[in-house]
Amino acid sequence: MTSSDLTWDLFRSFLAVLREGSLSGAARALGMTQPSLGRHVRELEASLGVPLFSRASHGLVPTDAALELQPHAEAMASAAASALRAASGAKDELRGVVRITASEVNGVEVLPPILAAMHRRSPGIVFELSTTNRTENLLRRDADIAVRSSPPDQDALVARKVCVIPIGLYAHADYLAAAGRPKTLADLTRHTLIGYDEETPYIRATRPAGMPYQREFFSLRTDNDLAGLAAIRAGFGIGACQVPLGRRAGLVRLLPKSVDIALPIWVVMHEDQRTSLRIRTVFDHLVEGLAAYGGSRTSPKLLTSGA
Amino acid sequence: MTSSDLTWDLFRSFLAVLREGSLSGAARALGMTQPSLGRHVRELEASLGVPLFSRASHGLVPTDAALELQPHAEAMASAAASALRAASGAKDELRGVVRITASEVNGVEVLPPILAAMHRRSPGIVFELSTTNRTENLLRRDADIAVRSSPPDQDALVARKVCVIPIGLYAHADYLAAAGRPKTLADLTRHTLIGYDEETPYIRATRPAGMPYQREFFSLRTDNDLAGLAAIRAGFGIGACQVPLGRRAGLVRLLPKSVDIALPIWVVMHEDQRTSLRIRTVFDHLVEGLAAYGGSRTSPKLLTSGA
DNA sequence: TGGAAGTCATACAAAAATGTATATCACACC
DNA sequence: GGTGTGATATACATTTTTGTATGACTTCCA
Repeated sequence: MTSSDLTWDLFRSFLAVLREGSLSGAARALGMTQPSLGRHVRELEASLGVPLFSRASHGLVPTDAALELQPHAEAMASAAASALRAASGAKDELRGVVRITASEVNGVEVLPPILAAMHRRSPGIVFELSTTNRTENLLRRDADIAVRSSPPDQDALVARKVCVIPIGLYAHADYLAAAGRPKTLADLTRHTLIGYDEETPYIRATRPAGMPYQREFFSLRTDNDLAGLAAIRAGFGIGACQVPLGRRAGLVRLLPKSVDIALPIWVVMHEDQRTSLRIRTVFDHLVEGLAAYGGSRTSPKLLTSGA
Repeated sequence: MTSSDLTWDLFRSFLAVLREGSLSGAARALGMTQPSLGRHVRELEASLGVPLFSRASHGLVPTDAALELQPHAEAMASAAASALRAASGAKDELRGVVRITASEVNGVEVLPPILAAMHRRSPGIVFELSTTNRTENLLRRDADIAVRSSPPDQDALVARKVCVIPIGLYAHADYLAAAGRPKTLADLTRHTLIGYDEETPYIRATRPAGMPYQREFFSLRTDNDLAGLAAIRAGFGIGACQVPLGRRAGLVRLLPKSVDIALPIWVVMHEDQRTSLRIRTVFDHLVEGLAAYGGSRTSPKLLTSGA
């Protein structure tokens, strides 16, 4: 029933060696010594009957078998980290670590005030904020809660669509004073545009009718939304950003009737975490805070009311 | 970056104690001794700062904190088991363990001949077949490949809809000789019916128009499809089963034009496993075998052709 | 009520894992 | 071309972990 008599620590050492590329590096990362790591790797290889690394003088080069093993070891590591977070808070207390993942814009521009308010109310909660634009794997427990713009499509996840953030075209008043103000979508061709670098399916799906602009039209192409926003603020040209952000930054909205994109916001958590008071609380705070930010009129569905 | 200096084995011991309910039992399961397990638990409690069990003379009773920790430890265990399977086959060889999960009917009636053919072709592959009607968690790597009747809804999974198995009403010839043969759906009210016990969303969705029969009409109610099939074979009455199975069992199909339900079959695997030759091979064999079983006319999409 | 069988906890010896020190080798750089 | 840096592998002492043996306790059942 239980897995073989393999020690789980062998996988831990294996993963460290794989990540660091050398026994010495792994030893440093784990606070152990190089001979121990060497023995662990050898023992794992003997147990599995598969060579995992080819020894080189400048480090250990993983074999194909090692690379095949890697995702499983990573899954173990994520679960272990998740367990530590789970244990960081006593069951009935509002304290402990909660790891949140969100896109860069949301992590930098939207979440901080919400987290600040939450922390004032519950100072025992420690936040880990991982900002990345690729969808992080709640599957593997790399985070406790995710703020996403796509529905999760997962049986084992609890998700709430909290709001739909409108996206609008914005520019700085200085830019408009110098370059004039576009009256129609067609006018945009005569303007300096800020846009994406690589076209994603989402962009393809939400490009508004009558706005065929591809990346060739952009004078500044970036997939870093923060850089794009900063460029708008700096008066570089015209670009798209979340309406609340544009408003907050004192930017001028352009063609509000022609450009009407919406970015749904989902808050997602693992079903397992439902029983954790602190994670449920953060989940609910996020739902409320984001709903308020997005200007939702309907009262958000919370976990606490649902259960 | 790395998780704290916690030994992963502590979680392994913790999980064993949780599953077995006592230090002694966990020691037996892990091939270790009771004092060692006791020390591990104490060490984990000290490291986490949370009591995990209340000691009783008849065993250890988990605290709420322990129950909250459990799913994460289970995730670690599944990942470890999955790693072992991954390592059981050399990368470029057709050998090693593949764990398949399927529903009971499919696991008992449909898969065995397919697996047998596969094993004749690739005798190095060892199969683990887990039959359960609840959806097993590929998320947590409880299995390598799943045969399901619902689309997976998972970003991290690779899925193929291989066929749509028709479901029909069947009865044994002996039963029909004694009770007569229904000519219309309405006739069914005068017959002995075999049906489900609990109504699932799938049943609600696929109930054919003009067939309002609820469980009250059934003389034998079971959610065990195998038992239902056996009852039909035994001449108990009229029930639904997969058309290929009914045909293979020599049963008589009833009202084929009025009853036209279809059960889609999906084969699903983890994206990570894509690089594993043996899993990809089993995946493709399953796709082919099930497509042939379901009588699909279009050639199935295989991984090997796709990649 | 008494005994059998199960549990956890503790003391001590044995085994196993770890760390220290050192030798050897490859690579980059002056 | 020599030298410094950083890598792995090995020998040996030390520390840590594990196992054994035993005691105290509870539960169950005759």
